[in-house]
Amino acid sequence: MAEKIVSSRDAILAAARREFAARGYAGARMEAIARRAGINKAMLFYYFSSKEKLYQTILHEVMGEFFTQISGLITPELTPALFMERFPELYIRLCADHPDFVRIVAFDLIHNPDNICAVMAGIISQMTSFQPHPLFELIRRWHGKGLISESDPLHFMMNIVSLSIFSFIGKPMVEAISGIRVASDEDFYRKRVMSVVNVLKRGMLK
Amino acid sequence: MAEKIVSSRDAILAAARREFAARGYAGARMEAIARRAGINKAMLFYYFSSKEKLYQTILHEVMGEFFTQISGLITPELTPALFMERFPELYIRLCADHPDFVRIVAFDLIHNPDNICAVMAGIISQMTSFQPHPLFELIRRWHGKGLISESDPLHFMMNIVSLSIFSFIGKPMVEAISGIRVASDEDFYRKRVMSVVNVLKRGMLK
DNA sequence: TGTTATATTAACCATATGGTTAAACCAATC
DNA sequence: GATTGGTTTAACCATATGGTTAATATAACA
Repeated sequence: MAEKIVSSRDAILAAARREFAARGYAGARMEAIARRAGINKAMLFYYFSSKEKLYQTILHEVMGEFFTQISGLITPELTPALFMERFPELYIRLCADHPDFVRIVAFDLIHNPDNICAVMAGIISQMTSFQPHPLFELIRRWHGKGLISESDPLHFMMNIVSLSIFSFIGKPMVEAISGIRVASDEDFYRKRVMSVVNVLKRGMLK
Repeated sequence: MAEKIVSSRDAILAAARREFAARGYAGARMEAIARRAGINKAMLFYYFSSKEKLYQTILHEVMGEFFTQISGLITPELTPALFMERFPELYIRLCADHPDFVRIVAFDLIHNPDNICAVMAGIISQMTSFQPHPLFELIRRWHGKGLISESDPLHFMMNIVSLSIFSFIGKPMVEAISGIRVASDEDFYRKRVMSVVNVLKRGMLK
């Protein structure tokens, strides 16, 4: 088993990500993380000096991964139609493949927005391809050219992100309300992407 | 101050709602709730026998309020256009007016979906006007008549709920990414409703 | 006024939890 | 083989926390 050669540090990070995702920051137990990682609890404090530090490390890791992926979408020749196709596709796939990420980010977004927004801003400022200005300038230009109906780039973006991210969080809720259970997750996400892209293009493309 | 005559029980419920919303279940402290309510900690256990019980009581209260409001929308003569106007309007207003509700529900949705979904199902089954079937049957009929483009009622509903609820959770995130800060919340939510209704009607109405 | 049922509190308790320490282990290097 | 520097652990520690208890206050009522 070549997999067993992972460093303790990496084992801790993986275990911590799962634990924080499953129970939230306050609910996560350092001992549980250690157990999951198969090492002594003191190791957590050896590599990361505190629970808070460990959490922030993971938050950075998680957010970095997300933004790196998404920044790949943004090129000068991007059209609104392409953006509305590719963003939901990438985002929904990303969330489905990394459920831990979503849970961690969503929790902080709800209970500690200041911190996570600062982290986001920090990561964004380090990436040349995804500065705040380029994307939102681009959206403004699209509207200027009469390509999209929504004039406010903030609301334009919120519509896209809403439909993409909530596919994940809201699934159990709408299932419970409707009484409809999806057969396979794979199928559900494929259909979700189609529905979202459809609404977005019909709804905001001129 | 006539307000001071609130019963201890009610004071506890109000304080607990705020505390659970602010810190999540695991992060909430019984002593903090007691302090906020201005009473002795033992009172919490006198009226509600445990933290878990107190939490479940609040969850029911919160969800009941939500579903009662929303069920008011659903009448036999409801048209898809009206639904797409009124649902976001009501939902976004409800979330803006009761931020605690959203935080509590969202947290459980992420970390403990089974429990909250059971609660939802329980509440729904007690309400004649908002049974699982009526609404979703109605949506199916709308599509049968060629009034809406989305054939799957689950995705139809998810699109509407996504856009409505995420207006609230995602606001700080999109603000951080865009660098755009909204002037007044009141203004933001008004604009948000308009944008959401617009996308929905253009995107899903035939 | 005495009795009773409900409300309320200060003082406790057992346990869980984040964090520390000092000693041991182990691989590499001299 | 001794030294050194990073790694790992068992045993601790102080404190926070959910929950309990026994005694007291209060209001209703007979």
